[in-house]
Amino acid sequence: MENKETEILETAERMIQEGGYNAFSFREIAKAVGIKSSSVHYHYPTKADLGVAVASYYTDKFIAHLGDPVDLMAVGKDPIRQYVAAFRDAFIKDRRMCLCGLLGAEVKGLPNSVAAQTKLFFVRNIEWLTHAYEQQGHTTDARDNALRTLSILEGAMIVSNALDDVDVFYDTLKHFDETR
Amino acid sequence: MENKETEILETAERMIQEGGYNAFSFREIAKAVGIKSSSVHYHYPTKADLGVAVASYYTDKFIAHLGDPVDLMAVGKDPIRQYVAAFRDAFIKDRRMCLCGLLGAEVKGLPNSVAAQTKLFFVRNIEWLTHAYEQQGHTTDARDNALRTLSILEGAMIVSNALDDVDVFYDTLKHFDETR
DNA sequence: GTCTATAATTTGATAGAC
DNA sequence: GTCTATCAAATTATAGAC
Repeated sequence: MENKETEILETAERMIQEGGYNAFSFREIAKAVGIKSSSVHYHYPTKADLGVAVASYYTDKFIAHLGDPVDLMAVGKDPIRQYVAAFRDAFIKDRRMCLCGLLGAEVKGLPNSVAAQTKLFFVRNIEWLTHAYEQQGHTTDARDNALRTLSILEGAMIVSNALDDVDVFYDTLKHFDETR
Repeated sequence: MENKETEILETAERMIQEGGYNAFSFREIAKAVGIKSSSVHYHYPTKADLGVAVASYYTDKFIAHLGDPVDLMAVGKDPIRQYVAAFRDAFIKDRRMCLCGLLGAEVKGLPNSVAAQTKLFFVRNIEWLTHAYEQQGHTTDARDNALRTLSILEGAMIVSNALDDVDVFYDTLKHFDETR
């Protein structure tokens, strides 16, 4: 991995994806990346600082990976299918939940700064999806479609995760793409 | 409230709904119900025991409140709309998340017994919804519709909760009922 | 940047009196 | 059933040496 800071972020990311904000500690992260907890504090002074950094890191990475919906259409790709594929690949291949889905569920128990950063993930994703639906000709119902697509994805990951059955994810999302 | 055991369950329920499994402690619950933490341990020896009890309590309460879909249809009610209303009322009126939605998201970080009980919530809800869709004439796609309805509800609560905007919940679910 | 050492607090849990 | 008292472990965080 590139550097210690990124290693810390990605370790914390995985831990949050498995058990939420309270499922990572400075000591556990330190052990995983091979340093001491005080050194983790050097990079991220408080737990809230690290939480904000992880949420921001995850959001930027996710949006960047999607690309621009206009560009996708220009090369003949359906941006909504690409969007569904982004969550599907992370969930099916790596069994990764949406980091901000977990944080968003427990937002009332989070430090304000982490809650605000979590909110930003959803604002940016709804913008992206709304733009994509607009590009596909939806004028009045673009945002409602965006909300539904985002919600069904977040929900499908939770239900499939709880049942420990990835087929549930496929079955829930199959109306987006009948081929598998 | 009826008795101490129920008070403990409902206190833990609220705490989990706000921040997940790691967001409640025996001491906090004890303080809330006016006893000492050792007395909470008397009722529920371990944290996993209490977690299982809360998940079971919540699931039974939720399913019982729904009633039987066949009975609902018999009195002219749409069981799917009733199902949506059950989550909507808890979320809008009391700002309550689905307890098992939170637990389901962090299932990898839960004790096995709590994870198993969480899974049961989803099994029973999918059964209920599938049965309801079958009653409405869906033969081959009843289960897929059940999964989609459950997922969109769980997802809509998370997105709306993260954005701290209940209108998002209404907008996401409005295709189930145009009137508000 | 990383370390040792440590502080202050919280946590899940138990023993035993009443 | 509830209490006091206590424990061992884990947590977030800081001070200061290298």
